[in-house]
Amino acid sequence: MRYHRIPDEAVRRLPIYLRGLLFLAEQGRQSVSSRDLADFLGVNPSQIRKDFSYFGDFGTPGVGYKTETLIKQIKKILKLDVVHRTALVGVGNLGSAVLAYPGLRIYGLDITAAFDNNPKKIGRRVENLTIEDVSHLRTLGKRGIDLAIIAVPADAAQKTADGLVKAGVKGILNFSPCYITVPKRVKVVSIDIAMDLARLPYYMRAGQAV
Amino acid sequence: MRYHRIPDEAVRRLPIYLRGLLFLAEQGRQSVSSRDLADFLGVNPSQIRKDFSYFGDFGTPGVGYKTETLIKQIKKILKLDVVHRTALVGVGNLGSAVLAYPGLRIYGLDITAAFDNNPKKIGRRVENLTIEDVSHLRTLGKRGIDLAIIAVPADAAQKTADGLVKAGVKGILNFSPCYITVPKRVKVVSIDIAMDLARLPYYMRAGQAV
DNA sequence: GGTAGTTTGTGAATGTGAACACAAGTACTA
DNA sequence: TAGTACTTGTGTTCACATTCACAAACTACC
Repeated sequence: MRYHRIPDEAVRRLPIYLRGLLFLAEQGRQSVSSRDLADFLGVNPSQIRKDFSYFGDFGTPGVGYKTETLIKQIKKILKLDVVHRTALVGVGNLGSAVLAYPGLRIYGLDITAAFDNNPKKIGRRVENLTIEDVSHLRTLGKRGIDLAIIAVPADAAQKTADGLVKAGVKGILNFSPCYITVPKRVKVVSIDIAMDLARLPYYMRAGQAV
Repeated sequence: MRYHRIPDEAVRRLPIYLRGLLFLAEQGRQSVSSRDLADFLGVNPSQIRKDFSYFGDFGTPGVGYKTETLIKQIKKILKLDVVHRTALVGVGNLGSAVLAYPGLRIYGLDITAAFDNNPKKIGRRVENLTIEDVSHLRTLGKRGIDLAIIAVPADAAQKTADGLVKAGVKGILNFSPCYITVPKRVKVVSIDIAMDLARLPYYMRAGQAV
């Protein structure tokens, strides 16, 4: 393994590899070759090998990768081997869906606080959490929560982000359909399902021609 | 405007530009320069100009782009100017959130059918729709529905996709955390929120060093 | 009409990522 | 030990995407 700058794209793909490996491990696979994983995920084998090689020499020529070991390695790289206490802001439809989503635990995300600004919701219990008033965001730091999910309407997103940053949050997953500004030290990943949906009709036309 | 193959990345960005333009239009902006939009979205102005140039000459040197006109042009390119009848399969937490999401209408997506396999849910009404049995998927073709959203558990995703393809659906938005296989003529866009969440801890570490 | 100040559209240069192809390493058999 | 069949890790090549930089086009104002 030589030194290489790690491409963003490689990091983006690691969770996908991890998802595939977890599935294959559950199927009882002791070892996986780059070819196996590539076929399963619909990607190129050499890309998988190269991506892994940025982080270390995990495989054995002639054999492949030990499934469990590789899973541990990737989790460690992605810092998913420690549980991250996470806050959810906005317990509407989307927020509730996120709360109920079983996939998060697998990736070390543990939602331990939920906030809303609707007085009717505050105090209610959902999924073993009591919904708190958004004005209590500043308590996050003391509670060891450094990650947050924003699931509030677009017009409240920036204000929410500001509050989270003040509370010492280091990473934000933004579900609101807007661009939010934060200090460089804070990492934001945005998801707007409409952005992906809006691409479909374009490709569908292309599909007809084939 | 010369002929150019249109890069995938440009298509991927168009909805983002559209979102920004819709916001600026609402603020009363009659015209926007590539610089304005770039600042608002946090991207590079020349990239915006180049992306637009693949589809036509929409701007006026010295002035910029007429907001409303540009919005119409992008909607037309993305085929969002006609309403797409869309089916939702799986009315769990995530499916319900999608149903309630106001953003879809803006992009020409109209959910006109909802399916589930849970007998307790079938027949119930949500957001002006009656939940139907998944075994009725084959009626989609007759009803002019060519787009579908999969929001079922991972183990049922492939079977659902197969049913949708048989029913003549041309585009699928897949929320299930797995890879699904479909004929080439059908376009699939997959969203797995865990994939994005799983990247955050990695970047957070990097952020600390800054 | 001329001049100053913008902003577009785009060729060229740069940067980044994906795919190929193969030497080197491993397992297994005989 | 030699030979066959695999599979990794990676240098190299190729393809794609982003950014730069500037001529041409437009506005506004005198």
